[in-house]
Amino acid sequence: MSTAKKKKTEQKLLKAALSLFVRKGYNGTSVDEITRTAEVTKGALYGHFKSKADLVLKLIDEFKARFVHEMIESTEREKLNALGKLHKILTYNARLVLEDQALCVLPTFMTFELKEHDKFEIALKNVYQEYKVYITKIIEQGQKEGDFKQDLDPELAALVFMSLHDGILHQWILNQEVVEGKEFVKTFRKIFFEGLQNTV
Amino acid sequence: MSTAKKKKTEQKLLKAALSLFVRKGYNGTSVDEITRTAEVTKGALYGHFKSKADLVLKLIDEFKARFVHEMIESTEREKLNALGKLHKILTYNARLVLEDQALCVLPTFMTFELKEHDKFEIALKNVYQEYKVYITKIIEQGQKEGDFKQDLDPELAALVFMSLHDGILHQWILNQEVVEGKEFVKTFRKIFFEGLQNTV
DNA sequence: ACAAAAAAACTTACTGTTCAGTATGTTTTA
DNA sequence: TAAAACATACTGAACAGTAAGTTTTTTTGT
Repeated sequence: MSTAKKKKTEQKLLKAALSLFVRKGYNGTSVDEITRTAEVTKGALYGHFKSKADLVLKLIDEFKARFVHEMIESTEREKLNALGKLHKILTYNARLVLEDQALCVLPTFMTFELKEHDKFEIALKNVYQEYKVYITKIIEQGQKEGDFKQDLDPELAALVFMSLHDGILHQWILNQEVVEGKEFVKTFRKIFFEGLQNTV
Repeated sequence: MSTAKKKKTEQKLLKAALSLFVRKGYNGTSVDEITRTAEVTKGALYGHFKSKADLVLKLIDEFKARFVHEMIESTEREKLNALGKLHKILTYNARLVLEDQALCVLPTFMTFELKEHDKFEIALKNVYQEYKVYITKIIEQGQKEGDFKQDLDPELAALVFMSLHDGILHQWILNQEVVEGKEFVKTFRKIFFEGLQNTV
């Protein structure tokens, strides 16, 4: 039986790895650095994880659990119309960004640095796929209910939604010191739902 | 005096470096790999560039010239209203993505892998800043002309525009094989300018 | 209840490899 | 024929992973 201490060591290692990966990249982070940050030694790391790459896969699992499964569950708990659901998702995500920024950034940085590693790519596409299917269903619902424009392909609209999401995170990382997060998100919502153009 | 051959070697090295950087990341790419791809030797590389990092800085210069300066110049050549300008920019960018996808992706991948390297970060922020100032002016113009919603902060709206842009690129990289680019961009435009919601 | 034995968690010290960069020599161009 | 462009062969440092030994925790026999 695993003790609480074991779990704690694992968590320390994952936390250290995540923080370093998103700051310095996967290849820019050494295993020694991870163990130093987590305040354990190399042997301990290789007792818990079978390789450096394994750390990333475990982190993706964590992302999936918190950012996809929990999000869907939380959104489906209440009976909302499609518009309400999308708003709920945006609020949920905004909270997670504040709570655990590093984890939020993980898939994006992985897309760019690790897209040639098959194992990572498969795990990552899997996560995005699940997310996309869910958003697509919501957009279809919104079209059926007459709230959303009918002449949009739901799947492509879902991709645009996700694009916005990724892009916002990206720009927010670059402009964190300068831009007020709340106002930024408000602007984003207005444009996404109502458009930039006047409707006179 | 530099010969045509020298320029050619430089271009071969930059092209090889770019292609490898965006596929395998900066730290995931070795100098030997770059020279092998460019079909020159190490001595040649270090004759043209003072370090591996120098390659990245030169690539950012190239990005800036083609993606910011040329884009602005091309957009300003015709007298367009704000809406026309934004459409022009999107068309211009779409073309560049097809022409030189690797270069388009460069700033995004840099944001995530190299954000702790001061030199890179400064060069990168500089590029985004110039882009942002330009888009902000267009949005202000659009508001003055009455085409765009008045209650949006022009700078934040510009950031949303750029976010969309980055996000679209990100999602397109992930879904290239599956998604039809033209339709994706069309959907994006419709949502960005007119919104997802019906205006009944 | 409590030691002795077994197992799990961890540390230390090391290995072979790969890396960015360089020093020196050779070829090509002007 | 001089100087610019390039090639070769090397260096010391950093790297992921491991083998062997030590400490801590859990299980077991009485």
